[in-house]
Amino acid sequence: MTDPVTELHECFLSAMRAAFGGALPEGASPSLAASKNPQFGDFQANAAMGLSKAMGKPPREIASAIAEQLKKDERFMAVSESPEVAGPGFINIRLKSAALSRALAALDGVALGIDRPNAGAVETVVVDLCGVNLAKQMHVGHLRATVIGDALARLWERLGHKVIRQNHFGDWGLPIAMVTAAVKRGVDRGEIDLGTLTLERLERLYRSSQRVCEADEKGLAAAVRFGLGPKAMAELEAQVGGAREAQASSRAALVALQSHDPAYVSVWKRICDITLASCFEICRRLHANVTAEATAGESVFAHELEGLVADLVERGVAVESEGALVVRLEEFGIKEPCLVRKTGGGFLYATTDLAAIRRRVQSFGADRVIYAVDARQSLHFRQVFAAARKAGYTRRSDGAEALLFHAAFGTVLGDDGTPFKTRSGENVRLSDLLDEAVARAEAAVKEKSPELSEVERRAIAEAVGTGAIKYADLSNDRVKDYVFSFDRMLAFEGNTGPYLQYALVRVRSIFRKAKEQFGIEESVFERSPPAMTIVAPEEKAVALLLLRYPGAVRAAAESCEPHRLCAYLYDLAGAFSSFFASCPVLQAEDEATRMSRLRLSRLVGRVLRDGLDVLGIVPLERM
RNA sequence: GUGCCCGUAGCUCAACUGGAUAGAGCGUCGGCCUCCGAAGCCGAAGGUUGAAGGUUCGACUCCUUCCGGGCACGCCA
Repeated sequence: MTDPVTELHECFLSAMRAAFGGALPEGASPSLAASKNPQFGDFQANAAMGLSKAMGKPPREIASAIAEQLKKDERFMAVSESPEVAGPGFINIRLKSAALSRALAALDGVALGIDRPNAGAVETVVVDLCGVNLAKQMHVGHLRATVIGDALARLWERLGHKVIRQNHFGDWGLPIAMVTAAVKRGVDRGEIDLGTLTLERLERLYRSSQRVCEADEKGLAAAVRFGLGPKAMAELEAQVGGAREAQASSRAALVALQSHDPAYVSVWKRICDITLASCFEICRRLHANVTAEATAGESVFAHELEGLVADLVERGVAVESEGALVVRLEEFGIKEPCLVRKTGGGFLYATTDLAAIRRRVQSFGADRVIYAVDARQSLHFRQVFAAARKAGYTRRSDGAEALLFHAAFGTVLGDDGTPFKTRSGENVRLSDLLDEAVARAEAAVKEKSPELSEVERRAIAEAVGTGAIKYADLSNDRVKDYVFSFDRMLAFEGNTGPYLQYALVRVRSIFRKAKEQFGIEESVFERSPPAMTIVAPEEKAVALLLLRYPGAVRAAAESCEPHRLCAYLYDLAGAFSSFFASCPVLQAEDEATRMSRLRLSRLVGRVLRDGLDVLGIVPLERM
């Protein structure tokens, strides 16, 4: 027996068939769930209430009939105590102690109960994450796209699927040409050395070049209208003139880039390298697996856009509207059409996204494409997904439709409930955020564990600080906004990263002591694992939670909601803490109990470690 | 104006996708270290789940209408 729920599920199905035969509605399920309250047993089946109407019988009668069949089933009675019907028609199940031990032992393998899918069931999952922009530092806005995206990628990898991460790098378009032109001017004048150019300086250049280009044409129009004096007019005209000049130079730079002018391309490439080096460094610190191989800039698709739009026009998918080309989406219930080409002939964000979908589905063979992107882009993705479907770009070579999913996330807010910014209203740089969390973590580690060496303290502080930020982000419901607070995430109390890391540290500490005091090597638990006998209620709570691990990982992956795994791990850590407080392990009354509890603790430690790893949080031995 | 998302304890968040008595943390009050890491554990107080209807044996969850808040709405990305 690997999983008691699977076993119970099968028993219930045959009991239901035996009880009602053909009268059983198609697709009737036992709907088994873990019981919330120990008084209702370990598991409960809620099928009877649902079947009541379809079968025209009172739910308790149905439940009793199923229960009677179960009692006759030897296989069922081998794992469970006698089923009880309660309330409106719940069937409560209490596992036999031996069955619980067997189930735990089965979980205690390398896979921790998460078996790899059959060869045919392995999916290719593309995860769009991170999404940095050229010449810009990573800021809080990128935090969630990176942390959530990476966690989703890890979740699907953990289930044994093939995951392809795609960092959709904003490296193309007029604003990019703008900064490239500005940098090139600087280089030509000998004011900028590409070898020593920093991302900070690039960011300043980006902003100033943008400001110049944006000088207000509307202001000039207003000045004309309100008849401002000639001096004001002259000033405005000079500004606007400068803007026009800068815009013209940007457009020229874009044309140069598009036609692979080496003078521009080399500058642009250098800007890309500087931006990405910083991005990868921060992702490394965040333990987010984002690398050069996983990065596909918008420039990758630039040369495909013309052909793509031509394809859409040729097949009548895109039509002309007010001079632009659009894909109409009324049949998908979307009023706003998706623009794929501007009046002037330029392409848009949506055009690039369509090209990316086509590549991900038709070249990479994606079964599923997951976008970890801000919720504010919901409409955009609804449009693009619908347009891609209409165009047939979501159809794989084997004819199956790929699943496109926008894993939308809410905004990070400050204490005042408005988007998290610095006091001066700037975006908070991710590196500053991490530094602050790590510094606070280091102070705490120094206070709580002064005996640790500085090197070790540093490493722990890094893991705790970044873990706290990541966990705070992952543990909230993805689509909701959340309030960012160093104090809360690093208070090390409640549902936080450090609390989970600490629970694991306590497990590990037991094993250090077990070796010192009893000479117990951990390899014993692999070679000749002792029996796990579940007696105390705290042991049972831990045991039942352990069995739910594979389901928790699966639920988190399928719903693309990492917070479900967080909640599970928090429950497990809490149950372990209660167990730890009331059930002596090393000082247990007898040898068998000691070994049983050691193995149970070890299993908790393995699940915590695995779970933290799936979330991209560093597990620790000490802290 | 239209559409999408969100309203749960004083605060920050959950509630296994429709199940039994809505749970945690902070804060408040009270216990627990001669005993495996007290960054912990045990307990108390705190709720008309924004409001009103509806569907259901059963609703925080689904439907309708309001009320509050956020966001987005063809030539930016």
